[in-house]
Amino acid sequence: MISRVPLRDEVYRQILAQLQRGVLAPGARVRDVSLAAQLGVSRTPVREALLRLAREGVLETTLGRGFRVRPLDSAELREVGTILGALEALALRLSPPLDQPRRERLQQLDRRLEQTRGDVSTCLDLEDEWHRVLLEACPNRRLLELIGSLRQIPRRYLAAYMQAAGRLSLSTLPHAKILKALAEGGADSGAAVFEQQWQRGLTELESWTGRGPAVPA
Amino acid sequence: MISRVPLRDEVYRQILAQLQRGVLAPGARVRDVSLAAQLGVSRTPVREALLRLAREGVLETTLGRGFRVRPLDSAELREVGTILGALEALALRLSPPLDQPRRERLQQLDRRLEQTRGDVSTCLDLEDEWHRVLLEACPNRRLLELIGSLRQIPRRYLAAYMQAAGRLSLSTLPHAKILKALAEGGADSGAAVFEQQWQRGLTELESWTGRGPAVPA
DNA sequence: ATTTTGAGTATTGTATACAGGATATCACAC
DNA sequence: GTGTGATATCCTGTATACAATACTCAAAAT
Repeated sequence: MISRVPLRDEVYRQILAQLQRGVLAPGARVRDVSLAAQLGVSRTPVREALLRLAREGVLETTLGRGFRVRPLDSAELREVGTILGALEALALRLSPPLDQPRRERLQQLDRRLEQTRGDVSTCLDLEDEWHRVLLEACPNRRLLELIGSLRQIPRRYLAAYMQAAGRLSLSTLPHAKILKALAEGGADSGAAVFEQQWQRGLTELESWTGRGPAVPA
Repeated sequence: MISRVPLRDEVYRQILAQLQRGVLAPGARVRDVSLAAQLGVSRTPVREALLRLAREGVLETTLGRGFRVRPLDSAELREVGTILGALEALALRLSPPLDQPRRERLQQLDRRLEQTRGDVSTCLDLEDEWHRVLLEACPNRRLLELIGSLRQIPRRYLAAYMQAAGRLSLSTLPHAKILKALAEGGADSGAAVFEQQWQRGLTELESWTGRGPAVPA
């Protein structure tokens, strides 16, 4: 099966990777022409990718002033985090019970997460993967897609937090709590704990950023 | 204050209006060049608007084959409806108590809804507006935005349902139930009833479409 | 010294051009 | 009549071009 993919999608992935690696820092201006040159394509697919990222909330755009990486703003994090907490809890409630193979994959991911030190990007990839595996059996594809696109937002905040606060790894404790609740209380109980862990995480990040923008302009 | 708006946004609104009026029927192919001619702009902003609609799920796109209006598929309706039920319930829980002026605006909308007969588009506009007013006090702007973009999906199904099944108006009974629960039981109770009404509505539409695609290809 | 202003440059938003692939048409074979 | 293949047209995806707006920075004015 040969796969062809629109250039705009490939460009989207590349830009997203740069954002996640921090090459494009919050607040930085994003010029389509330089990205196009760097990626060796024309401005058109680049702009299509940028418009998509803007709609997803990672970039912001002002008419005539192009794109910039949206500055971190703890209010935004709380807004998106609240939404994600509800949606991921919903996905969990809609999922069939966690079977043994998937449980083992989750535990395997947690082990790798515990061994990773100092590599922010890898940590976040593992964290994303953990969530993906936990929810992948949910039959509501549309919901999973929505969750996937929203998760980009907290990811940026976590990255900034880990780098700035010198945290070298992510705790796997929330994961364990969720799995425990799932095993003992079923989907509803797991979903409740899931949402609760989201709130806890939000509070932790907010206590770090304090009030106002996490990264001053 | 003179307001300038990107062409792509204006084009987006125009195309959406055509979709809502049924000028662009489900399954129909959408050619950017003819839309561009019709609107008197170039293909570029039209394509930007179409890509956005595709990401929002109203259109679908295959590489090299352009855009088409996504055929109605009752599975999609259930997926999006479940998400919207959860999100609108969440928005309600996050909102301050409904004050009297807003309650009156809602009742006013319901009266207009009851008087409207046979004009599907007006009915749906009023229904959208009712939801918007109910939730507008929710402080989570991001959530409201997401709800707004998702609501386009069920709107298409409602339109098809009303036209095909010869329903001339929408019932305001669900609205009344929600307001009653809100008044008597507070936000949580209202949210629960909200979600329940969503499920009821989904079931009603599904019993009409039966299994499988609502509109055969 | 600070603010204003204006020419020049850079960059955006939109329009147009181009190339390759997809669809349609029609002739011909079976 | 149905199926197959060549060819011609159309359309999409991408690249490039253009015009208008926003930024830069230095010189003038307050």
